[in-house]
Amino acid sequence: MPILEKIKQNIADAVNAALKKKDLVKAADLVYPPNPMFGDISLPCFDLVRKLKKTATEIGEFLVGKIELNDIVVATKAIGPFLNFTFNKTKLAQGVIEEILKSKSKYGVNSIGKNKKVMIEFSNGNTHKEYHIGHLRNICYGDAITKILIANGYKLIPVSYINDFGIHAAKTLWAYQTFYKKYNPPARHVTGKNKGYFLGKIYMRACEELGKNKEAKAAVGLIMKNIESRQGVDYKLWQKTRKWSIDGFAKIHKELGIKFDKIFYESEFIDHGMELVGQLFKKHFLIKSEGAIIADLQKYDLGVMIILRSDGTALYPVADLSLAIEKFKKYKINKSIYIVDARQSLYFKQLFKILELLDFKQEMKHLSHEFVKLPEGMMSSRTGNVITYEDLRKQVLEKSKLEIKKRHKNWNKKKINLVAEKIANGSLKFEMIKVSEDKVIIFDINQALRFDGYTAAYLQYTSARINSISAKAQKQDNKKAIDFSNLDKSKEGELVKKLAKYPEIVKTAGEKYDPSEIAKYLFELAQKFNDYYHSVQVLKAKKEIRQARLVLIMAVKQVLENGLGLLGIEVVEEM
RNA sequence: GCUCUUGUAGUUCAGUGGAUAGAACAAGGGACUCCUAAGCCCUAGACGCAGGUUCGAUUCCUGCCAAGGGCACCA
Repeated sequence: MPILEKIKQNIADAVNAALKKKDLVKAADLVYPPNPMFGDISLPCFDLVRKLKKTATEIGEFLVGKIELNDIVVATKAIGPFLNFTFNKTKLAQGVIEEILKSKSKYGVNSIGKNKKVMIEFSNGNTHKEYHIGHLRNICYGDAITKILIANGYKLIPVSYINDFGIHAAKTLWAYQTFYKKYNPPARHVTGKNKGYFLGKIYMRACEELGKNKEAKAAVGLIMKNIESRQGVDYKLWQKTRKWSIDGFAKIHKELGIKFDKIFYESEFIDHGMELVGQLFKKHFLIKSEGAIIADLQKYDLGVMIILRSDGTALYPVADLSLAIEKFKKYKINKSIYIVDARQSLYFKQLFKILELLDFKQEMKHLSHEFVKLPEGMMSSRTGNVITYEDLRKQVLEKSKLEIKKRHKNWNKKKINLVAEKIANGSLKFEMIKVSEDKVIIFDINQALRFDGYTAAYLQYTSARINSISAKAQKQDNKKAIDFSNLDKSKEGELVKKLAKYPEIVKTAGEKYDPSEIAKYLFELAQKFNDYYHSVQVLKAKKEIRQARLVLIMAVKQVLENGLGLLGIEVVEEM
């Protein structure tokens, strides 16, 4: 149990003992005062008013002398309706720092989700289409949730579900054949290094052209039929280009360092899905209405879900139902999470209701996030108002290299590239994660290209600074027999308290599925550290003090590294 | 029309049924012969509107206003 959790439990026990009640006050009732002047932790007495028939202020005053203290909780003080407790900072510092330096990368992890198997689906891209910054938000959120849930003890199976079989593929193939035929096989100077990216550009062209060319619609329909028949030249071309997109996704995943245990494709589930729909229709679970096959969910207030078009062709739920069932049957999961943007909230309510009616009792969760907008308005393939992942990454990487070159004239290319990659990745991910999921991101490219303020680079820089100190110190110090009473500055106490809170942040982030909790925490920690850094010296302090400060800042570095790790961001040694 | 989400400083965002509503950027000012200035310190600036519940509401409820999403053959 993390030290702060133990302290809270002790305080709750002591308060209950003083009141001669059992479990009246819980560890979770304790809060952190807004100002350290008040104390280190606090019990608001409002909730006790009814049970004790006294005012909150009276309760505080009544309790203040009656709490049994110990070596860490050394004083109590009633301020109005709050009962405040003060810690022995030396003991706390020792407890927290030793815990961090001993647990290392394990500091902050817990086992809440022990023996629970969770499948999480995200980065559901479309082949033959552009991968834009909306997808980037999805994949960063999904990856962070995966890592946060693992830190909370769950067994995670991250998967991606690629839609390779929709009308969008036919549109792209039509434009490819109509305008880019001569580039078959495509030359590198046309496609760039990434043919999937090239297809994305073609898709945008297709949308543009189809807007003004009515006859083309029929041609696209024909191509779609040919793909569905799974034979002929169109199908062959579909197979070939599908691979380009899939390779493109793999490249993106690799660049971002994001791994999936399994990638599903719509084309692999559609046939089984059609069989399933046939069976369900025979059982009258699905019905015919206005020519289409639907699930009538009106009595659950969920309207109707259209499963097959009037012409008998499949809509999205067909493959999705089939896949959902495979997830439960084959992978034996306890919980199925879908990370998909908020526009599909109703869709998932309907899908889950159908699965529930089919007797699947496992927990199903749609983690919705809002979309990404540009200052000029919604991103749209049709109008070409899109920032693709590839374009953004290129810009961020360039800017990152530029900043490095400004500061480190003597670095070689390899080193610059290595560090620039980490800074660029951090920047992309942090921008997507630092905003709560129910807020639309109005994506400002200039903000993404900044490396100061509330950014990943600030956190990486903080870590690099600590690294720089410790690298210089290593030779001179052994870390045995640290005297923690040398950490007597108030800024040190604040830093230690912040470090102690990290395990509960990991817990809350997991419970709330909220990586921005981690981002915010790390930023506050880094701010406290940087303030401290400017107020004292580490290396030039007297030996005993230097040793104590050194272990403190090493603990800060460890927590920064752990927390950034949960967001999929790497620290850099030097920048 | 029904329904979901959002409305906090010039901008982009945090936050809480209670102790002084926090940051970042932008603006203005400052420190540095000191471990990385991608840093630090200081100043100025905000809870859409109206009711209700409460000892207490920016937070909960209702209504209104504003922005955006979803609602039968898109994914």
